[in-house]
Amino acid sequence: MPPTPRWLDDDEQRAWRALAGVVLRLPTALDAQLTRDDGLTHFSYFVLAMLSEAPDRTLAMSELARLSNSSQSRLSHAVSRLERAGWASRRPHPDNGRITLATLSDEGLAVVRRAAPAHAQEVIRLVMGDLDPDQVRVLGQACEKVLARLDGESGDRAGLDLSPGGSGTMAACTAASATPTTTWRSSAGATTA
Amino acid sequence: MPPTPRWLDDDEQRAWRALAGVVLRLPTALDAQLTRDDGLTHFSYFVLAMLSEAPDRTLAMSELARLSNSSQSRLSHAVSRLERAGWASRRPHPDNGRITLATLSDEGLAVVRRAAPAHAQEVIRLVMGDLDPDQVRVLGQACEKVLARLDGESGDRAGLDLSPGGSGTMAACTAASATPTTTWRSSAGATTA
DNA sequence: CGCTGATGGTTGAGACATCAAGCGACAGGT
DNA sequence: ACCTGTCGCTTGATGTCTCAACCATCAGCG
Repeated sequence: MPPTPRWLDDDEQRAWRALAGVVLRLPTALDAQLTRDDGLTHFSYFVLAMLSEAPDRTLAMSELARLSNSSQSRLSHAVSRLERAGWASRRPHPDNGRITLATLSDEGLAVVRRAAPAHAQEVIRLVMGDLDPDQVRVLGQACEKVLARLDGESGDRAGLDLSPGGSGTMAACTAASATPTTTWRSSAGATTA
Repeated sequence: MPPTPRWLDDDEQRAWRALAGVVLRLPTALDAQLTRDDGLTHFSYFVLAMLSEAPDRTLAMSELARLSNSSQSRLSHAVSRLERAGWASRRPHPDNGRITLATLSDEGLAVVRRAAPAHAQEVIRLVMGDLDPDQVRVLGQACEKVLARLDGESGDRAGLDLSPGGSGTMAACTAASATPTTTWRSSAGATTA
């Protein structure tokens, strides 16, 4: 398997060691604040946020899986839980029987809106807080490159194209509203307007 | 809770979106290769690697938890599995009854040595592959800053001081051997020399 | 039509992580 | 000596993720 069995150089060592630590510990830290304050997982928050941004607060399951960096299986289980909580619902697509549409309920929207500010604060506090602007930009670029590699893996999940344009806002975030639900500021649903 | 309820700016949005994706998807990708080729989790690999570097291939459980970015509970379960597999063993510290020492067995050492090269290749392929040296360095620095913040969280686990010195090798990696087990190149145990 | 294969989605079993509770060992004070 | 608190560690219950199997739907084709 190893085509060129080389090892990591010193800088790569340090970077990998640190990144591995972040990957291992950041999810727990994020979950902690969200579960404590709002009874949400970081992942479930992400799912709700994606739905809240979608037109009619509705997305096909496969599209939602792509957006939330999840396998279809994981998403299916998660949405089952959201349904049980009354925060989302599922129904078959009217024109295509094998597609399932997931919709965020009013209660779900309320939950994600309520959770959003504290979560954003937590991201700033834990991640962005100490970074200067250059580091933020490079961190983003580096992670995008890693994601591109991960997309090549295929597997259960499909790829999410990040920031096709250049600098500014991203695809799913266009309308402007007073109550963002994604941490990176955006808007909620179209039905309310 | 939100002291200054600000949101993320555009660069922070992009960076966070990408980092969240990495944090969500990289563990699965790493586990995939390791389980397929060697029947290991990324986490269990990490634990074995830490033990393989320690003097006498032995560490106190709490120290091992620190090094492997884990809670004590998670580690305890994991080491139970390692014990069942015959890759590690536990015994009380002779001088201090509440400390448990974990030791890597010869079989465990063999396993981690066998797994190391392919895992390192995978890290290069998925993470470091597309990054230029500057990006690698900044990525490392940024992640170290995040880890510093996460250390402040206390919780179940304690902090791991990263690279106290300046550039080169890190604390736990001193001796030089032909078969590194950590991805970032290092050595294995002291008993063999 | 009726195959065949691919696609979107769900399900159940097993593995793993988390959380809270518990236990023995130590340390400090009285 | 005892009582109390803390530390290091383990345990069991509960929840979530993964993996493989499965089902239904659709598209292409003879």
